[in-house]
Amino acid sequence: MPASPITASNRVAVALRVAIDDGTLLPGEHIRQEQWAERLGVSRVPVREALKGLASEGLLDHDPNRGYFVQRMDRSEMHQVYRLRQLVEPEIMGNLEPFSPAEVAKLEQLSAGALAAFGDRDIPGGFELDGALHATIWEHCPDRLIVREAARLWALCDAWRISTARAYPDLEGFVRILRSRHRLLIGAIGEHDLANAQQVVIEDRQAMLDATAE
Amino acid sequence: MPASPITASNRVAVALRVAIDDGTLLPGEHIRQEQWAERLGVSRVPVREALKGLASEGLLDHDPNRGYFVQRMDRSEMHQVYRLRQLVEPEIMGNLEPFSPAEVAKLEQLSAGALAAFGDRDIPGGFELDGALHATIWEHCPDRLIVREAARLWALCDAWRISTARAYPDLEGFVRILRSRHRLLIGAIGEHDLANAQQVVIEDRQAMLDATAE
DNA sequence: TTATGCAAGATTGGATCCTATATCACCTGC
DNA sequence: GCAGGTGATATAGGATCCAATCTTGCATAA
Repeated sequence: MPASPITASNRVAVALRVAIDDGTLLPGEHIRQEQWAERLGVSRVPVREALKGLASEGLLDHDPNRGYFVQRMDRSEMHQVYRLRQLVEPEIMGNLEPFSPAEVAKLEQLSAGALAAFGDRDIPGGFELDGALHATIWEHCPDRLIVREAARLWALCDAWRISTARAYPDLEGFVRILRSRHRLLIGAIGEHDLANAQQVVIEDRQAMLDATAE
Repeated sequence: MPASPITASNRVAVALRVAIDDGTLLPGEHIRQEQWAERLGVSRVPVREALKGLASEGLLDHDPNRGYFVQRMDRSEMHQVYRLRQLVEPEIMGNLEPFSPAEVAKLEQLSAGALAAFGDRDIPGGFELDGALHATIWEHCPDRLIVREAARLWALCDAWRISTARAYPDLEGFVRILRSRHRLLIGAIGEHDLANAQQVVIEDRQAMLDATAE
């Protein structure tokens, strides 16, 4: 298995993603190329390539001759993203290949990890594991192109989810709800009851649609 | 109105899009950076930026240290794109602001242009105007983020549509059908009958889903 | 005091150059 | 004859340098 070579541009893109998600880079903020090049020990060229890529994914805005800015998402735009997710993600859940018991155990492990992280008030860590849980589920969908699309939409929500979760007064309540949702989802998947799994996802997305409604 | 400055990288991206759509660049083909830089009179840097952007949109594949390749879409992948379009485009049609008579006339003009182009066997020109027709309709949708998404999915189909249309034995039949579909769509839009317009789009997408079914 | 103009500095976009990797032809040995 | 190694060439990735644009701060004038 020839490990796919990691380019500098790639590392920069990952670093920028993390910075956007955890709030190091705030919405609307101007991204200084020189500064990030220096911080990551590369020249500005791979930084610019990474910026171009993230901009094409909708995570950044590009203003020629002025630079790249972290995409600023208002309530209406988040709502639009969740409308798209409500359309796309059920499509995935309806076409999953069966999970082996070992794979289901893996899902439970990711869920437990996410809940534990949230319990420790590690919000980015919690969402990362929650994301990994869903990504693992999606790996069982043969429609790779649709999954890629869903992953892109998911990424557009990450920074927003983390920043709003940080403001939750009642993180325990959130964890309690998340635990029960994970249970339902993983349970349905374990029995390969796709209609049910789909229903769980639809309800979860609907909750976010309500939360982002005007 | 300060005309937004056009960067070299942008011009390269446009040129590559055209080349992919009209078949100058074929699916799977390796894109030589030096060659395109020379052809467009720029250095390789803006070419690489353009390639990175198109790759993020799914139009190209990137293999580190080997280069960028035109995305090769098999039947199943085209089917997935049309499944996504079937989800997203009706969402747009259901939320259009009313069209003025002048705007409807503009749609009719674009439709006539597209049909004329197809009649002249100018396939890329026909699809370009057909795309412009839909883009103009979409401009009346306030959900800009969803529209951007739809446009991206549309672009993924262009090359495939042109290459298959070139192989049509009966282009007149295609034009006849397209004319009647445009009539229905523009008629519904003129009366602001969104449910009907939505239905037309759903049927059109369904036809493509059937055409790309295994 | 506030608006305007201008110059200096900061920052991006693009060109050129260098390095690392991959590709390909050839050669050797089995 | 063919598998595998080896060196030359082509091509991509990255660094450095230059040019164009934008931003900022101050001076001037209404």
